[in-house]
Amino acid sequence: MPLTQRRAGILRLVVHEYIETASPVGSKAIHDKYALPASPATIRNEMQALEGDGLLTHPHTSAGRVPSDEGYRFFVESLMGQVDLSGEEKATIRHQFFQTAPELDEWLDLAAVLLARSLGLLAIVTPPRARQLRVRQLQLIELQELMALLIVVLQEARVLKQLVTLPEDADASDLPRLANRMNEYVAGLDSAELRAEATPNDPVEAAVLETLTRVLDEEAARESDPRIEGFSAVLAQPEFQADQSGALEVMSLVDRHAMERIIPVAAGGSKSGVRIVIGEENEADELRNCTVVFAPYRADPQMTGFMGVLGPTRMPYERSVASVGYMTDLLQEMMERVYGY
Amino acid sequence: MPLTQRRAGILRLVVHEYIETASPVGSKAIHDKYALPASPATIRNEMQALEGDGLLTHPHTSAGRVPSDEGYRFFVESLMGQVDLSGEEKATIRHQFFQTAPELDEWLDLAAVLLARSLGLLAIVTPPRARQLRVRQLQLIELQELMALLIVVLQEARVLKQLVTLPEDADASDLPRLANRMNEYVAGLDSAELRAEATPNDPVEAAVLETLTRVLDEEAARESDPRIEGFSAVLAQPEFQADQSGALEVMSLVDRHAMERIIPVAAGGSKSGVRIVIGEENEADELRNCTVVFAPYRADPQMTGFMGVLGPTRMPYERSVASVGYMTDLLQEMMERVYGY
DNA sequence: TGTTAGCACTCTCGCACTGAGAGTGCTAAC
DNA sequence: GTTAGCACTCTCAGTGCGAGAGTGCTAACA
Repeated sequence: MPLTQRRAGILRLVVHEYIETASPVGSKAIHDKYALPASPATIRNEMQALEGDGLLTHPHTSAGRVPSDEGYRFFVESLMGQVDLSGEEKATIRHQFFQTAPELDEWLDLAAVLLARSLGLLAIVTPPRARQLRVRQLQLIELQELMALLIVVLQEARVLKQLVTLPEDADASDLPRLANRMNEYVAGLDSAELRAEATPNDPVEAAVLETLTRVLDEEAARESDPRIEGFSAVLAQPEFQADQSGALEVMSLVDRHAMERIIPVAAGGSKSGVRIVIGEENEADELRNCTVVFAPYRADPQMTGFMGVLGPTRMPYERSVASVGYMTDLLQEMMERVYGY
Repeated sequence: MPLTQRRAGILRLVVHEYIETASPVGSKAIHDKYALPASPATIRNEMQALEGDGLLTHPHTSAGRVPSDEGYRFFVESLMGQVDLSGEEKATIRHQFFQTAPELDEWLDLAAVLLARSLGLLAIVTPPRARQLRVRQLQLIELQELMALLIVVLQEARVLKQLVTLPEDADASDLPRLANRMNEYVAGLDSAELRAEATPNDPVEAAVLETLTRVLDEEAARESDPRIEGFSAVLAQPEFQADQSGALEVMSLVDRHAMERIIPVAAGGSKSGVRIVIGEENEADELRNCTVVFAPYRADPQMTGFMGVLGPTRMPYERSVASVGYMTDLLQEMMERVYGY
């Protein structure tokens, strides 16, 4: 059954109050603080009903109420205002992005730091991953005898490098010409196409080609290396202060870089928009008392990365959603602007 | 005055025992466990003397003894055996290094992970920094109209990239030729020399040169981006479980990437070998209960990086020194082998 | 019928108290 | 110089208690 308006209003107040104070909220507290047109007793009755619906819980008989996972869920679905960052906040963030070197790596770091600092939560930013890495251009540089550095520029302007060991009879002075020759056919191809279509003329070219395809595959398969910020901030949250072993479980999950268990990419991973996973909804049991707010961002249609924040279920939902949302939009905009996707 | 042999032996046992059990060690415990040829009462007398020398302390009257900072210092200076990793351990570590792609970045990650896992401490690895970045070769790639990607290969085979905005009248098809022309004079120069000696022929070259010198300077000045592993392991240490706010201070110090306050590079920063900073000896007051064991490693005479571990003063000194020492040696060897420094 | 006041009841939290246990420090004998 | 004995000190875990907060119920009220 749908909640009456008053009941929903009380739920919202409880959520707000609990997020703010971190301690169970009682009927009197709400009545006094928000000057409701109803006595504590009435509020109590409503709370009891909300508890019956499973939206609130009782830590023990004579404590105030605390939102349950379902309560938070209802809050974010139906009660939460569509909050936006203030113009000033947005401007500050933009400004910082424009001050860094125009590099994806820098932006990812910055995004993680800003999210963590402004929300006091753990921030996670995973770099975008392309399914298909396509070569734009390559370059060969002699390092020492029989060893060259292969530099591969990808379509997305990312740069890979890898050492190539050359065959015994290689002529190092020929490397620039070889690079030119190869550039005539490698552009726009991915590793599978390179393997299928390229027919090397000599052993050196074969060695380079072999390294090239391998480095593309390795990069595509590489465990993406997430930015993580705000360890200490999230540890300072009262729930983690109280429940040390729980905090440890969470930290160790993050520390192991087990991102796939934290950010449920699979569940509708390509839909855009901010998503919220609350408490027990999390795949990882360690996160049973945590909420993850995250959103994908797209570098181009082929490449998706994620950014999000992790904290106790009692987290500032509105600000988190606003921040993560704005940050993904901004990052996408920056990438479009500079790389012209 | 120098300690008698028996007294020193007792100090060593106390340190060992305390490192192992994490609780104050009493005279009886030592006597029983190590079957000393002296009664508990005698050991008590010796301990009292050690306390008089400031090498042990008492948390309170009727508890066992705990080594003081000075006690640990004496231990590492005079009592600690010259421990080495076992052949097997070394082989395992080597093996893992040879399995990764031959890339400095990969090695740094791996070193941090291995240190953290094997010691259960927080591991910090800072990348090597060169005072002078010298260009080996550069490359220009057209990204879109009036925007090119400048790729700079440094002497150490590191690769930098930066976007260049070209002047209005630039002809993109001329970029490869420009790169060739510039490569004839840029090789081996650092940013200062480039500024002094280069005389650009046209606006495009001037723009590229300006970007080139800037990117070199920025990279040289860049806050080096340390690898940090083992947050959760160190939090699980009993001292950090007990003293939450202290743990938080430490974590937040590390989280802020305040490496210069953790690894006292200045204090004899270019001497090689493993160094140990115990408790109050630390520059940062937050680390008053922590010990840092670290060592520099050198990529070439110009470039030094650091790696180390951080934990409670009650840490496994012998294994830490052995691991950090071996890891720096190995990393240097790997770099020599592949980059031929 | 919904709202409110009143009141007994429950549960936590902080505090003081206590007894057991561990370990010391001192003294006197070896 | 070493050791046994013993009183003493301090922590730690457990217990009991009172205060306080907040509930749930009942009965009166609009």
